[in-house]
Order: sequence, then structure tokens, then C-alpha cells
Amino acid sequence: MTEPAIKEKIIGFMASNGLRVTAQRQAIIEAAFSTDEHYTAEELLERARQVDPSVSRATVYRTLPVLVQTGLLRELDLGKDQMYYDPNYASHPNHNHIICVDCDKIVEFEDYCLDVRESVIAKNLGFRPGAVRLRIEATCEQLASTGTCARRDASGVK
Amino acid sequence: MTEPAIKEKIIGFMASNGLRVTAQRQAIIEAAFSTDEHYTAEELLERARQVDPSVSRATVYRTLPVLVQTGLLRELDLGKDQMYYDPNYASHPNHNHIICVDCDKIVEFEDYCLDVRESVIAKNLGFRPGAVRLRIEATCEQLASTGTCARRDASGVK
DNA sequence: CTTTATGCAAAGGGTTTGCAACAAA
DNA sequence: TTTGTTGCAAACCCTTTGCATAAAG
Repeated sequence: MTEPAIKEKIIGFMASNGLRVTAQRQAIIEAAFSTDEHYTAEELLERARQVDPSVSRATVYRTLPVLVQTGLLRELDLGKDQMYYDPNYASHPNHNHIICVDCDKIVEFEDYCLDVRESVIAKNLGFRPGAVRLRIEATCEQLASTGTCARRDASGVK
Repeated sequence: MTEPAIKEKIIGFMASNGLRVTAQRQAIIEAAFSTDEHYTAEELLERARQVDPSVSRATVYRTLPVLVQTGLLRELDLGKDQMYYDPNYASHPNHNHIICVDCDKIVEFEDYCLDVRESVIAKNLGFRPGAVRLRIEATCEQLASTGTCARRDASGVK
């Protein structure tokens, strides 16, 4: 169930930008923020259709950028073929992701040390230190040592 | 001009893997390592064709993974529509990238502090600390403060 | 000769877009 | 009403792939 505060925030954003609050968009908002899992556009479509079956893929793709603009949803490029969306930035505004390149395992983490260091680096190189996003790619230990891992097996061998 | 050492290394790799050293592959190797700029598959094709006009796009796409396997070339996912390739890992094995999300500016940097911290984090989260790759997204200061920047203007407004 | 590589063109797959019908404000 | 929105299906674009031909070893 999506928090009312989130829904209000988004509807307010839409109102002040001349965007209409349609049934489809409401269904997509509900689907987008009633989970704390990452999801793809396709998965969001499926979930939104459980709320309102009339939602089309095109509308999902057209609505996602709106949600991202509110700052409550973030688009994640996890190095896969598709984009992923992360609804957890409202509760954890500074989290980062570490990704197993082989098995798709993703772990969210916060680290003040890293944040400080990356801000310094960004500033020194002529970048604006705010709004820095970082992703770490690695191999998960289980996969590296045993040659397999739960998640890799579950998602079908690549 | 590609360093002979690099070319030898790659040809050695191919030999020991039963891969044939064709004229096209040699042209692609030459094109791939005679620059220190990042490039896309399409740009590599163009440069390879200056060496041997018979090189086809398919062969470029089929050869790139071989070069990546040698460890001398790295595939970079910079969050754009295409993959980029970085031939500078032979000279700077530990460098990272910081990317301006808006204007495509990319700066390479090395930072021991960051490397150590990210290794610790990776280890704590159950990832293998070696072979960690990291990318930072940010907005370049010039673009943020002036609303435009040289590179953005040069590459056509998005 | 045997086996791998090549070029071509078509296929793939996530995402975007043109358009006529619709519906919020 | 007016103007933004929707669903559909086609278009996009980078990348991959099937196939008959070519050439490395």
C-alpha cells in the first residue's frame, strides 16, 4: 500500500505542472510505490494492471519520467538490458548500489565515508558534488568461490 | 599507433584460444589501441575501416568481446544508449570514471582512498573486493552554474 | 582439407512515437 | 470546449544472429 504522503506529493507535482491526474496514472503510482523492490517497466506494467487493467505499456513508459522528476523514484542503470526503478529514495535518500555482475544480486548500502570522499573527488574534477550517484560492480563471494550462487541458479544460467 | 606489446599480447591470447588472426581482426586491434579516447562500436568500425575497408560491423561486434577478454580493453556502461570502450586500462589499471549525466563529459581518475573504502564495503556485503568497478554520476559545475557547457553545445542539445 | 571467420541482411528487444479517439479540468 | 492523455501498433536503434561464402591453419 502506497503511503498517502507520497501519493499527495506526486499529485501535487502533477497539478503544479499542468499534468492531469488520470486513472491510469494513479494506478501506476500505486503500483510504483507499494513495494520496496526494484522493478522494470514491464514489471510495473503488470502490477499497475492489477490496479487498473486498462493501463498500457506506452502509458507506463510515459509516466515513469514524471515519477522520476518528483525525486521519489529513481531510474537505475544496473548494466542490464533494461532500466530498473527504485522506489526507496524517499526513505533512504543517500543509498547506493552494489551489483554482482554475474548473478544480478543487488545490495543497497549507505556509507558516509564513501559519500564524503566521492564529493571531494567530484568537486576537484569540476563536478557539482551534490546529486552524486555511484554504483559498484563486483562479483559476489558465493559465486566466486563456489562457481554458482542461489540467485544465479534461480534466474536461469546466462 | 598501437604499441607492439599490446598487439603481441592479444595475438598470443588468440593463438592460445584457437582464434584466428585475420586481417580484419588485426585492423580492429590497430584501431582499438591506437587512441586513448573512449569510443563506441560504430566509431571503432569507422577507424578500423581506415586500416582495412573490408571490416564489417558484425566483425567489430564479434571481436570486441575477445578484446575485452584479454583485459586490455574494457567495456564501459556510461548510462547512454550505447556501450563505450576504454583502451586505457593497460596504462591505468585502477582508474574510475565520473560522468556528467547531462553533457556526457567523462573524466578518468584514480583515488586510493576510494578504492580502499569500496573494497571494505564490498567485502562487508559479501562481494569479492577485487575487480570492483565504480562509476560516479554527477552534473558538471559549468553546466550547473551557467546552464550550458562546451561539450553539451558541441554534441547537440538533448 | 577442416574448421573458424566474414559480410550481409534480417531478427531481437527494450523503449519511443505518430495518430485518432478520449477524458480531465 | 480545450488541451493534455491514452492505447495501439509501428518505428527506432544498438546489438546479435543465421547463413552461405571465404580463408586461416
